[in-house]
Amino acid sequence: MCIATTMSKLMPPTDPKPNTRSAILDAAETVVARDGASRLTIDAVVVESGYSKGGVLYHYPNKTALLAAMVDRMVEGISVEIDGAREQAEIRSEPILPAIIAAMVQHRKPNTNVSSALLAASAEQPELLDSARDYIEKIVADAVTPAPDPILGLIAFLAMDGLHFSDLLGLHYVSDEQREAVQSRLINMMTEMYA
Amino acid sequence: MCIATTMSKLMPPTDPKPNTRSAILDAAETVVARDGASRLTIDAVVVESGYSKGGVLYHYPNKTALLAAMVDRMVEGISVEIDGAREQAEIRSEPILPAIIAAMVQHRKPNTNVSSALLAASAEQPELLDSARDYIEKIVADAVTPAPDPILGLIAFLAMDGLHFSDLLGLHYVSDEQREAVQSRLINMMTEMYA
DNA sequence: GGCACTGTACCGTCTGGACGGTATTGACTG
DNA sequence: CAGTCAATACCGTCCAGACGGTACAGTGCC
Repeated sequence: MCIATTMSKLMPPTDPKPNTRSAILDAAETVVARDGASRLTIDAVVVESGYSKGGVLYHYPNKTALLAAMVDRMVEGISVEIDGAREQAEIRSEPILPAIIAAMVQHRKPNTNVSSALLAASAEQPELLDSARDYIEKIVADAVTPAPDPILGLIAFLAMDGLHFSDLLGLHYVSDEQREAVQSRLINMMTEMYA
Repeated sequence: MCIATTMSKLMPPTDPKPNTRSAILDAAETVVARDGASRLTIDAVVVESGYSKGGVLYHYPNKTALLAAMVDRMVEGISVEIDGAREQAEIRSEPILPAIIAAMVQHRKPNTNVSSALLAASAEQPELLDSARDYIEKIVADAVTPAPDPILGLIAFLAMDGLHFSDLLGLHYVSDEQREAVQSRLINMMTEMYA
């Protein structure tokens, strides 16, 4: 089913030195963010990461595997954050949506260009985004649909995505202060929705 | 010969047969939407459009020119719609933001994959998006900032973008009914803002 | 000895784009 | 009004280089 998951299980080194593997993914993200998705070549990753071509291809035997791993890591990173927030909210029997939006805000700070993976995958092999889509669908179904005002919840998600993509494409027409304001406003909106 | 005549002869064919030029752009958009931005090759456009390679390169002497034309057409199409809505609103001394959001909704219907241009340009030459960014910045500055509740206006814009991009990347986690609901809700929100 | 690489050499395909054609039209000239 | 010429709008081929990927011999380290 999901290529990425299958691969990450078939791949040899998941435990011993994840440093190299994630360093390679970091390099790939950097290339995409800096030069554009179509400049994401294996050779570019080799140069950016400082490893040799043999080394890179040792960990990711082909470009598809690399892209899949990028998407995988992105989805995993976000899902850890969001699922954590959701559990916390459930334990404290607090509303879920504000917690999720807050988690999304929190996650973006240290992972600015993680979602270069989205661009790279959509450029080269849109099918690789299946796992990402599945995850978002699940979140929307689980958290947004049962909310008091599902459409407003969806709007909050969409606005977060909009923030995200305007960054991603480098057309950042939103200043830092505006972003902060938008984010806290969205969290407020979600909180008030449950009042 | 007067300068004007000479120029109109030297000018690239903007008037005589725009059909071919826009047909080529259509083909390019189709390729991006169907196969991904990195499959946007001149040859792919040749096949999709039905013209020959020489013919395509006659109208767009290199790939950058093609990409630039795609972005140009996109920005122009949207700006016609939005500026029109803005003028209408001003004439009738109605609020601007609801009109703009409505225009964005309206514009997307027939131009589903126009913004493939965004993906294509960001993949190959992110600088080409400068003109798009400038236009959005202008809109935000002119319409959103002076509104009674700028942040809410921004949220509406961002949500529209989110809708847009989730389509663009093929991760449409929003159903058609949901989209309709979101859109009319956003227009409502903008209308109420001025109340 | 095996894991995690490095380094090099190589191959087939794809891609951008240069280039040289061709058919048609219309304007100017003698 | 025939002849010349230039411009427009294409067509189709060719080539250098980029790219993905293979293969494999070697190295340092646990």
